[in-house]
Amino acid sequence: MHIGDVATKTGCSVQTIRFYERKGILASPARTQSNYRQYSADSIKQLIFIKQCRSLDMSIDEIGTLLKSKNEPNASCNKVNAMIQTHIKQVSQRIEELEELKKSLLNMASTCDEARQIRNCGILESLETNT
Amino acid sequence: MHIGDVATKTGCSVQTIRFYERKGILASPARTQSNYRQYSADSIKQLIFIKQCRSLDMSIDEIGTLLKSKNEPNASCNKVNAMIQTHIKQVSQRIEELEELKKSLLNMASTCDEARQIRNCGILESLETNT
DNA sequence: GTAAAGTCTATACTAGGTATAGAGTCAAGG
DNA sequence: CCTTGACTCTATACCTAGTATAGACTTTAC
Repeated sequence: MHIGDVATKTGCSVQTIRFYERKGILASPARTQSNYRQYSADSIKQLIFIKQCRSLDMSIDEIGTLLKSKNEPNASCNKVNAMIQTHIKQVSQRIEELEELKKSLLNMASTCDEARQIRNCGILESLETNT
Repeated sequence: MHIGDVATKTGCSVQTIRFYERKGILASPARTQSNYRQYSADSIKQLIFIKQCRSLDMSIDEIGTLLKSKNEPNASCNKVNAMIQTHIKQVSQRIEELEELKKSLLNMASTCDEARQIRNCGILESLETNT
């Protein structure tokens, strides 16, 4: 299977696949005589794993850590669980930050209606002042 | 006032101040004979404006647009208002995305308790499968 | 046989900074 | 007078997670 087929099957772009390989989270596949990458069905599985992780907003490094864990099947999986818990906390915190941000933005938006001139714009005025 | 004083007063780092100047959103200050940047009180105001905007997650480009608007005090401020509205929508959307993400993460976390081995880890299992 | 499509590597770019290296400047103390 | 330390200057590299080229090579289809 060539890289283009893998791209089609996984929904990753060709460049992204090469990028993951360079980053060390996708195993380097065999090469044909003409130096084309030749992928197996297992490569597809690996990429889907990576895609799943990325869709959960894990970093490349975190994915690398997960993959290392997978190579120690007898070890406890509490590091994996801890990573996910940390992740959940980070996401929750980011949500809270954005809620605060949204409040500030709404508050600021309410200081101005569309009929004013720049010189009297409530939004620009509130941006002048320090918190 | 030298750049270090401005950094202290505004809470921006020295590099960040130079960065904003290079990006064109902070006016280039006068220079001393020895080529040191010499800032006025107005520079502080400008930086506070930028900081406020950044804390509201506006991009450098958006800040540049705002600053251009400020130079046309007689124009209508509806572009400014529209920008803020767009921004609010983007933030709201991002919050929703993160809520979804959090749901997925919690769901996945629930598939595994801390006592398992990697080979039986519910989290790793769910990461193997395509959505 | 040739043209189009695919692949290869290497490099540059994105945003918003951060972190150096190497050189020059300034004020204080001995 | 001179040195030391703190500050500043420019230029460049680095960060994340990709994306987008350029230029060369290979494969496939007609």
